[in-house]
Amino acid sequence: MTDRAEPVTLHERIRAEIEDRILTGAWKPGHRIPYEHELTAQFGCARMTVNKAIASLVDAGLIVRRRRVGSFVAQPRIHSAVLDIPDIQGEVTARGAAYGLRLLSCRRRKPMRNQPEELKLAGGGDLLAVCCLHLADGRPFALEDRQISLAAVPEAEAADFSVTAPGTWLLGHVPWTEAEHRIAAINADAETARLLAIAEGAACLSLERRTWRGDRHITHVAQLFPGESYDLIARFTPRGGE
Amino acid sequence: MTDRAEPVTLHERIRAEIEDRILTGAWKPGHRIPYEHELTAQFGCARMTVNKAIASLVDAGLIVRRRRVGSFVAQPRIHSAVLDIPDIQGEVTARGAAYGLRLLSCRRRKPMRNQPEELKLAGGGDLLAVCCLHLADGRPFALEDRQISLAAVPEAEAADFSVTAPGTWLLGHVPWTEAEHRIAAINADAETARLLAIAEGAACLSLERRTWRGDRHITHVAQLFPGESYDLIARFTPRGGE
DNA sequence: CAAGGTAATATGTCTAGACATATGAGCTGT
DNA sequence: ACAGCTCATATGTCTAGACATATTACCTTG
Repeated sequence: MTDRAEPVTLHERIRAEIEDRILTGAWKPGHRIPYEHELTAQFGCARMTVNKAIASLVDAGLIVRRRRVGSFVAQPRIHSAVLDIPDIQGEVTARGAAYGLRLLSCRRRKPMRNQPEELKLAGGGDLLAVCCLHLADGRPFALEDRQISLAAVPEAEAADFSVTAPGTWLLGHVPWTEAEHRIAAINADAETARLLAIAEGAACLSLERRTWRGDRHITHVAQLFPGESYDLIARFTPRGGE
Repeated sequence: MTDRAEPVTLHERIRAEIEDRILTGAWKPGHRIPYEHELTAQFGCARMTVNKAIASLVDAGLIVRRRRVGSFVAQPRIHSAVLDIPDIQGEVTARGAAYGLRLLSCRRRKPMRNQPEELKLAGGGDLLAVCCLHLADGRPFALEDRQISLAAVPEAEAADFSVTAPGTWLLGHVPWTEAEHRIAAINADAETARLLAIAEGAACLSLERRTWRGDRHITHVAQLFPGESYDLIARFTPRGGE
C-alpha cells in the first residue's frame, strides 16, 4: 500500500531505519530509542542530521522527546487529530452514556479464495472474524463486523473481545500508519433493524475502515450506526499531496 | 478557531510571518517569496534557520520550491490528501458522468441574530446564501445549501454561481487551512426527495462542512447525497495530536 | 537561427561546533 | 525523612560555513 519514497538522503535513511523498527514492533511504544549522540556515532554524521530525522518522526507522531531523558516510541494515539473517530467505547463514554458490548460471534477462518480483498488482508495467514454490537446505556449504538489479519496481529487470537471491543483493543496494541474510510448512507434491512432496534428502512450511517501498518494490512471493519443517533466529525487541515 | 502556538523560536517566527502573508492573501498563489539569502538578511540569521521555516511550510503544502528558481506560494489543492472530497464537479466528472449545475437561489442577507454560529461566520459582514443542485448526467446528484462570509471573501459576490459551483469557485480562489465535517445519515423528507428525485424516506448522506482560513471562518455548507449513489472516501495517516 | 556547451544561482544536504533549557540524580543540611 | 540545592545530561535552537545538484540564462559555434 504505502509505497514510501526510497530514502536517498542520509536523514531519510536514518528516519526510515528508526521508523522501520517501530512499525515492525521491534521497538514497542514506550521504548527509548538511542540518544542522538549514539546515532551520530552509529551513522557517522553530525547531530543536526540525526536531529532532522527524529524531528520528522516527532512530526509524524511516532516519537515523543523529553529533554534530559531521551526519545521514546509514542503510544498509539487513541484519536487521530485528523479524523476524530475514536474507538466507539470512547465515543459512547464521551457522550456520558454507559458503554456496553455484546459479542455476537468470533471465529478464526480462512480468507475466501474468491475475495481478493480478503486474501490481501489475510496476507497468507488466517483471519479473525468478529461480530459485535456496541451499546450505549443499554441501547444498540453500532453494529460492527470486523476481520483482523492474524498474520499481522497474531496476539489478537488471545484477546477477549467480549470484554474489550476489538477496535479498542487494536488501538491500544497496534500502531497504524494509514487508514481508509468509506462512508455511505443506507436504509436498514430487516436483520439490521432488529439488531439495532430501529425501524426497518431507517437511515443508517455505514462506515467501512481499512487500516494498515506500513504496507501491512491490519484490519477491515464495517460499522453501522443508526442515522439519527450518530454524527461523524472529521476535522483536519490540508496536507501536502502524495 | 485555530489558535496556533505563539511562535517563540526564530524559525517559528519566520514561518509565522510568511504563513501570515499567504493566508491573508497578500502573497497569492504563484507568488515568489523572497530568496533564502534575502530572508537571512532580513531576519539577520543563518540560512539553516530560514530553511527550517520554509521546509515546514513546504511540509504543510503552502509553499513549493524549485531549485535555481525560487520558492512559490502553492496553488490551493483541489483535493486534500487527507480527505478525498474534491469539489462535487470533480467528483462527478471523475466518475465519467457529465456535470450539471442548477442554481436554485443566491442572495445576500444578514446573519440571523439568534444564530451565534451564523454571526460568527459572518464576522460582522453579510452572508451570501446559495442553494444549488448538482447533476450527474442530468440526474440529481447532490443538494447544496451554502453560506459564504462576505467579510472573508468579498469577491464571492461578483461570482456567477450558475456557471461555477460555489464550492469549486471557492477552492480555486481561497486557500483554506482548516475544515470540519459533520457526517450523518438521514431519511429524505418530501421536499428533499422531490429535488433529488428519490423516494421519500430513502437514506441520504448528509455532509456539513465548515471551513476556515487561519482563524477566519470562510464558509459553511450542507450537502445531501442520495445514499445509494455516493460514498465518501477518506484516506489518511495519523498526525501529531493538538 | 538552431544546437550545444558553459557559467550563474537558488535550493538541498550536511558539518562541527556553540549556547540555552529542562529535568532527573544525587548531595546536603536541617 | 524531606526540602532545597547543585550538577550532569539530552534535547532545542542556532551559526557560518561547505559541497552537491538542478535549472535557467547566456554565449558560442555550425
